[in-house]
Order: sequence, then structure tokens, then C-alpha cells
Amino acid sequence: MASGSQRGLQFEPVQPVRAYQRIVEQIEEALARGDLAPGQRLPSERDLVSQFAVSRSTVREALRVLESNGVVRSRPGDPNGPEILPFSPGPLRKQMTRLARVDELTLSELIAFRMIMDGAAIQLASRLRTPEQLAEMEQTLVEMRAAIDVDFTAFSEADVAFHEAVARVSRNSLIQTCNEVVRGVVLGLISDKIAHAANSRALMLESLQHHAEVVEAIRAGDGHAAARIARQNLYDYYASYVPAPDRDPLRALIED
Amino acid sequence: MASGSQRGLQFEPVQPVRAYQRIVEQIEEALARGDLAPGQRLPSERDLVSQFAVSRSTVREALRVLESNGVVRSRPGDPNGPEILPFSPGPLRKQMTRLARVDELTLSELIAFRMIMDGAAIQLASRLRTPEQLAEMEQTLVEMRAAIDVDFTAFSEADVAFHEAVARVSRNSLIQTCNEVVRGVVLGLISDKIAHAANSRALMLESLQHHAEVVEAIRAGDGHAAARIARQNLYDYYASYVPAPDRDPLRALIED
DNA sequence: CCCATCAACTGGTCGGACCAGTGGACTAGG
DNA sequence: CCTAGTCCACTGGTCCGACCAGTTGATGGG
Repeated sequence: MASGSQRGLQFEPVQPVRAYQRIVEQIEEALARGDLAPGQRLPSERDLVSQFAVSRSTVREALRVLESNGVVRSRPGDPNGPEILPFSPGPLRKQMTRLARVDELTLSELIAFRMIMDGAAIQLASRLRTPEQLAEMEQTLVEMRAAIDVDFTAFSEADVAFHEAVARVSRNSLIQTCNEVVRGVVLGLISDKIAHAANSRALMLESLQHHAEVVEAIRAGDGHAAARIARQNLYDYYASYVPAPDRDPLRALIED
Repeated sequence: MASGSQRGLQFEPVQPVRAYQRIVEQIEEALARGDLAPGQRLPSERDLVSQFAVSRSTVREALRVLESNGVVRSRPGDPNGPEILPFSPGPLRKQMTRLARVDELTLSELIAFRMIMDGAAIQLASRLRTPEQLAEMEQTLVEMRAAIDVDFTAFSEADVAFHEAVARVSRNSLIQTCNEVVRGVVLGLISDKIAHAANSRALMLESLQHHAEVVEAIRAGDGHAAARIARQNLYDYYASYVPAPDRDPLRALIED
């Protein structure tokens, strides 16, 4: 093809590379190469000024970007200079929260995502769990039961603890983070509605029952059943807040 | 509980909140509230200086952070001021890549995530697809077959097109984006290894065969089978790059 | 030997300055 | 009337110098 032969000298749109960006790149490269490791310190801003041969404003803009990406942390007065941080999922979480908060995202989509993630985590957990971890999960069940007589928020916290325990067992930090983020966003959207629910005690009891069944299936090592029950539980718990026409995809995730 | 009664006056560790951070927060809040929407413009830096009552350096540091998070874009000379950007998966992918590069995220975890997401997308697609969308998927299969005789990268591109078509049908943009991001990260990690694989043609043929089976299951409306085949395909495709002890959780996602 | 003092740094913020661009208004030419 | 060219107010990018509050480690007195 004629156009194919020209691919070699195709031009790319050129956007100006700003000075602070090249500083960020240099530091990130040094980090990728291993010349810079977590725990080490960067030279002070004024030293960086002379090393990079730019003004302090430029150095500071680069540092602010690195800081917001979780790469370094600056503390005023620290004579050792900015610290290289170990990698943390914090910024990833921030980005995912942003993604989940974009208004084009339906409550239905969020809950579908939770059903998928939570189901997968439980499926993995029923295969990978140790006896101690199983005991840990059962302990969170006890706490949930106790929380029913206290408060809805207490129950909600215990519920979160259960799901976090499961996510830990899945040994997949991506699942863990996604679950955490989506749960937070969903709760932010409808926590007020749930709190005002009339028959909350009945809901809590039913939810507890479902969770117990999940743990039972995990104990038996039946990941498939455990995941199905978990998804069903999420559906029962949230479906009433989802507009009826949007419930179809959720049901598609339950039926096998 | 005694400690429980004190929870009300528990103190939290306080770290200095810098001026530029509060600017970032205010703008992000306005965006979350909907007072600011993609496509709109921010006032010029000098206007922001007077609105926030801080210096231009501070405003600029805030803008640099927002810019590195993909929230705004500044162009020199633009009289309309910085532009609010629509959400882009770019920064998300950057963070995930960063984590993957330091083994904070295992290749095994990434692939497990892909198996989960892709499986779920296909399960949803087999329920929600229209006849036109089914035809669209079959079209991508044709392109994959044609690409086998061209190039591995061409095949890879066609494969991406297939998965994107499926993700679209799932009508869940969260799944869509997550899939896209993780796929990009995985490819960045092992694309070079795959390219050097000896029997790449055999692999491509096998992969095509699997994809065809998936489409067949989608046509039949058997979401469960379709998802299982898809996960199996991903496992066969990537397992050899995963350290043997890490393959156990992946297999847990295939067995039902 | 311990502890209070102090001075040399640190990062955070400010204000002003200059530059190379952009884009809209304005004007001369059709 | 419309078009094409010029021009200028304003944009963001960068630099400079200054001040402040805070930390830290050395210093010196008990």
C-alpha cells in the first residue's frame, strides 16, 4: 500500500515539553533504573536548582507533581531533603475513585462491578485460604452479629471488615483496591438512603445469614457456590436502589 | 466499652495542609459537585491568584498537580484559560504501571484481574448483545484471522479490537476502562517476550480458535460457558510467563 | 554527662519581572 | 459587503530575590 510505505516518515503532533516535566522524567528514570530507591533522599530544592540549572519555581513544580504521584514527600525544615517513598497504592486509589465518580457511571454499573469483584475475591479465597484465615473470617461474622444490636453504622463497619478480610485472602492487591474504592463510592451514593430504610434490622439479619452461608461454602472449598451466594447477597442488598430497567445486567451475573 | 465512649474525642494526627493543596481540593470538589464540568474553562492563573488570594507560584503548583492527574490542561497563550478535561484512563494506567514495575503488583495478579474482568464482560455481553453487536464481534474475528498472516502486532491489535467490542457490549464503562488499563499494563510488561516466542503462529491459531468458541457461546446465550472459555484462553495465553507457584490462583478462576 | 540555646539550614509562600506565544479585534484591501 | 492581514492585550512558562516558620544538629553552659 502507498500509505503503508509512508508510515516511516509519518509525523507526530508535537506539544511543548515543559522544563518541570523533564525534571520529573529524569527523576522517574533514575528511580526506574534503580539509581534512586525508596528511603533515599533527594538533594534540597536549592541544590536541585543548580543541578538542573533551572529556577526554584520549576524545581518545585516538578516536586509537587512527584509528590502528588506518591513518589516523594517533602517536609519543611528537613535537612536531608525530600524523601523517596516506597510505592503505595494510594495514588492508584485516587485515580480509581476519580474514575468511579465520573457522572456517566450508573449505580447499576458500580454494583455490577462490586458483584464481579467480590465474587471473584471469594472464589479465590475459598481456594487459597488457610485455616487461620478462615477463623478470621468467622470472627468478623461474630462481630457482625454483635453489631446488629448496636447500630447500623456499626454493622456496616463489621461488614466492611468481612469483605476486607476476604480480599486479603485473595492475595490480589488489585482486587483489594478495586473493591475498596468501589465500595466507598457506592456507600457515598446511597448510605443516606440505607440509613433511612424502615426494616433495617430485618435487612441486617438477612445479610448476616447470607454471609454465614458464604463462609460455609468457603470452608467447604466450593468457590463457585460461595461466589454465587455473595453476588446474590449484593443483589438483594442493593437492587431496590437501582432503577428497574438497569437490573437486568445484575441478574445476568447471578444466573449461571 | 470504655474506649468506645472516648471515640468522640479521639485526636487525629495533624500534618500541615499546604495552600496549593487546598486549591486542588476546592477545584476537585467543584468538579465532584458538578459546578465544573469537562470542556469548561478555569479562570486564568492571574485571575485565580486574586480569587484564591495566594501568589501565582501557589496557583501554578496546584495547576501542575491537577494537570499531572489528568484533570486540566494548560496551553500557553490560550485566552480562555486552562481546560477541564474529560476523564482519561491515562493517569490510571501510569499508576498501575508504576506499581507493576516494582513488583508491588505481580504479573499473576494482573492476569487474574484480566481473567475476572474479561470473563465478566463476556458473561454480560452474552446476555445483553444485540444481533448487530454480535455481527460486529464476528467481524473482528475475521480481522484476527487475516492478521495472522501479517504480523504478530497486527494480530495483537485485532485481538484488542475484539475485547474492546465485547467490553462495549457489556455496557459498563467501569469494566471497559479497567480492562483497557490492565491489558495495556500487561502488554507493556511482556510484549517483548511474546514477540520472541518461537511458535507464535501456532499460538495465534489457537487463540483465534478460542475466540471463535467464545463468540459461539455468546451467540447461544450461554454466558457461563463463554466466560469459562475466555478465562481458559487467557490462562493458556499467559500462563507460561507466570512463575509456576503463582499459577494456582489463576487455575482457581477456571475450575467451576 | 545532660540539657537549653542558637544558628544554619529546610521547605512554603510571596511579589515582581521578562519572554514567546495565542487569539480576537481591528483595519485595509478586495 | 466580505476577506485577509496586522496588531496588541493577554496567556502561560520561567526566572529572580526575598521573607517566614519550622527542624536539626552543633554549641556551650549547667
